[in-house]
Amino acid sequence: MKVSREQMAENRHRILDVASRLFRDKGFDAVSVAEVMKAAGLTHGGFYGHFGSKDDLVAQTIAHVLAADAGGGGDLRAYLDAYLSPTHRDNAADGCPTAGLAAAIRHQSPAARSAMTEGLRSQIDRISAALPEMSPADRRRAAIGSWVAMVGAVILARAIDDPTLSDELLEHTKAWIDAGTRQVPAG
Amino acid sequence: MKVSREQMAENRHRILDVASRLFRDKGFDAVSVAEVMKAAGLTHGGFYGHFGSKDDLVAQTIAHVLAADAGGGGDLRAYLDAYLSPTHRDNAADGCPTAGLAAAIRHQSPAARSAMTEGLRSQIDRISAALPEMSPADRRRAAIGSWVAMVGAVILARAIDDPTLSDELLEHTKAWIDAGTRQVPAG
DNA sequence: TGCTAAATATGATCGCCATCATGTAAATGT
DNA sequence: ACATTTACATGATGGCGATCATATTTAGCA
Repeated sequence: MKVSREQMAENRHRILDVASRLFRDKGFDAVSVAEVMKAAGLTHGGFYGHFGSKDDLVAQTIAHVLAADAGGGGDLRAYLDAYLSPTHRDNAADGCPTAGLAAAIRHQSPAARSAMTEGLRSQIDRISAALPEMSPADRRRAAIGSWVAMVGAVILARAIDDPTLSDELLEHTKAWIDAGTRQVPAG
Repeated sequence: MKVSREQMAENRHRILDVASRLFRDKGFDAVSVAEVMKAAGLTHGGFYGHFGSKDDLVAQTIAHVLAADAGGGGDLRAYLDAYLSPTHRDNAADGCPTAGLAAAIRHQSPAARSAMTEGLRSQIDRISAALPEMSPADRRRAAIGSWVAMVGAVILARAIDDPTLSDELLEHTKAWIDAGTRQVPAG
């Protein structure tokens, strides 16, 4: 049954939304096209009306979710607290797409890598803009250093089975970034 | 054909070695049991004489490679240089297993997670021991902050398609860690 | 020097999944 | 209203991969 143009756009949007959650939760490979469609309230048949392939879905999902996710823009301290929290660690499905998907993008299509590249670029800019007063060079260094540490901490905190060590990873990374972004030690 | 006890041990070791390279290079899901066996110079049939399942292989591979990989023990500055280098970024197959596999371990068996936990614990200890003079608390914070930043930087540097930005990630992360491990700013 | 057990090889099996083929009904334009 | 297009459903198909079954050869032991 054909649906309205508007309905179709909604469907497409919903597919991307549920795909982004499923991918973050279980990884690209562990999620089937049929599973995505079902989660979107459709059947697998209509999939290729929306996307050319699963690779295409992956690439478009990255672009979709990175465009939506605009964290770090406002209060950096609050962002840090939320990002390096057990709650974020334990809820990958609706957590940061970079922490959830970045490592897997190495094995995805060029389009997916390209989408991630743009997402990373703007994220660094956002963090940079939220940083306290310092020279542009120091600002960029601090933005990159903070961001890679945040992403690395959440990835590692999710990879291990010891809650104490995992919590410690988050806490100490936060303290480390706090110290590093307060002022930059004279080289 | 049966082989000697010694030959079998060698085979097993070789399977773990090639598996660790293949997994780091292509990811757990993209490598088949048959591919691992073939790379080890065997056929797929003998696999279940060595391992109970592919999950078991994954878990034992993690333990194997993390036990072998003892980086960061000596000169921290040299380790940083090598770790945050384009060469390391571009050679995941024989690069750091944590950077290559940590994110995927979230979706693996409890045994795999456990192996990664032990590997991380000892890596933090090694880095901590290699750090310059500071209080134990500062030392641990710096070790964790540095390590999560190193891992995060390599993961992100590998995820994007812009060589300039990728290089910048590595360089700035190195500078950031250098600054942060020189001395700790008074909170 | 045989016997037996074990390590691999070869050859199924079985299920899952991406993708394709075809049907159906409703939206859209005239 | 009607014709036509099209979004989605249902139902293949084909391949790949984990795992199992069986054969074969030889190490290890009596």
